[in-house]
Amino acid sequence: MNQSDFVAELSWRGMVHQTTEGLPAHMATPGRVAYAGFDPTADSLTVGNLVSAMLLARLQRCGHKPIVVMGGATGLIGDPSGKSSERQLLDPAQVKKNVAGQRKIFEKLLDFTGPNAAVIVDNAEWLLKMGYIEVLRDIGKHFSVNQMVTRDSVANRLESREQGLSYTEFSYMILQAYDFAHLFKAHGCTVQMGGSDQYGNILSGIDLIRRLSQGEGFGLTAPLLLKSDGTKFGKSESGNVWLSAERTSPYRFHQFWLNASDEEVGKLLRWFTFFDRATIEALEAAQKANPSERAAQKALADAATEMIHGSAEVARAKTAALALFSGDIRALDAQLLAEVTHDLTSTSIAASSLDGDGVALLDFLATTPLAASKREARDFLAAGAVSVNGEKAVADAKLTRADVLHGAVILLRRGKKQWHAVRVADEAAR
RNA sequence: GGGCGGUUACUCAAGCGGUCAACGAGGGCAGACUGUAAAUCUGCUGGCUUAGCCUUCGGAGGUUCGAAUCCCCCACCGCCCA
Repeated sequence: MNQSDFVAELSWRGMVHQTTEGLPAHMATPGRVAYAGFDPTADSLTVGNLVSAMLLARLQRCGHKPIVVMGGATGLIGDPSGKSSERQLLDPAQVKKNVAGQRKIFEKLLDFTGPNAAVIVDNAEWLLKMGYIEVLRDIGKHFSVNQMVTRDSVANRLESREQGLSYTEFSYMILQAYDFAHLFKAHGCTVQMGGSDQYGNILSGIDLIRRLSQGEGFGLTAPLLLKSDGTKFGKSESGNVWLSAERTSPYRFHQFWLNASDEEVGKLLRWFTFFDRATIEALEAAQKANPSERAAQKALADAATEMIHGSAEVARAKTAALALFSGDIRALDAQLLAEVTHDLTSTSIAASSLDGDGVALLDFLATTPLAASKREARDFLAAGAVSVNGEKAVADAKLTRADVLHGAVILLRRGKKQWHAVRVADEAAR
């Protein structure tokens, strides 16, 4: 990749929403330092955060130096941008733990060695040391309240009678601006990147750099990532899609990308893979020519999963999917069965209860997450929504020893994608 | 402080003494069709031992054979006047 084409690279990928003036020329010189901020509100990141993370990763591949700023201090407060209600304040110990968890993910995306080694810093390092009077005197005087209240994020909250805006949140933009100014001085960082909702905060930072250091800062924002139906990206049926295996298994992660719609798969390939333009366009053409093959979705799912979880997990995810969706479950060997069921929710059942007539599926379903109540279980069974080991179950079905696979487990499914493992407890252990 | 209006299931929102487990819309779930999709169509969406029963309509009392619906008190929200 040519070292000078960072902005051009992002442009064809559709990842540029706005840039400040002069940014393309500024980035033409290799070795620039840029940062993006992340809130330590959880011990992991979601695919929503992946947008900013990918900006940093691409930056580094273009010969620049990325800085990850963890909002260890600002996370204690919460950014009002794009939020309609006051944020819960985080406990400092929790923030510390979250910062550590997120660091592990960045280590997969960025190179922390070499001349452009990525750096992770926590704004608690400099913000917590500052005294209140010092902030007011040295930083606050550079901000005009008149200007601050005209910002959309603030104005919306001021108009909303129900929510209001606390002084704490109001001050957030000052702190973020100071982050940029601090990084400019301490790390020679001249560029801040983020989502489009961060543009205002970025401009404040550039302004502060000019006032405090008579220096020049730049900014770049990526478009907000929305699904084609306008809903928020990064949620699946089972909630948020996380980037750590503990929170979202590699199998589910792989499935998330595989289920991308035809309309958005091209965009997702551009944003979240390192494929070049020709490769992506070829995938899109293949997708269009033969939609049911889902070549583009498969390439996307494999590439994204490999990036976050490694190629071994890609193989496992694909094997599991093949077995669950098209394979004969009874034909799986014990090893593969164990892998497939590893991620699923599970319920234990005593082996003895499966003797003779066994246990009524209707009653049992209500004890699993597949059905919230017995009445719901009845509905599902009547609709033919439940299958046992891949075979559709009848309403008065019983679970017996004949259903147990490899002496260990029975696989239940509700609807198309809700799986549940019934683990048969070993009699001898009792 | 005074006057008025409101508080209904995940959300919005009807109901204004029995026919109300509560119209409708959205969302969610399931089925058919499909590509583990979209669109469309159908069903379900308080619980159960399901032709029935039980618990729900801001909270606590009361009137009544019977209340989400009427009365009283309390809490919260909104609008108007001071």
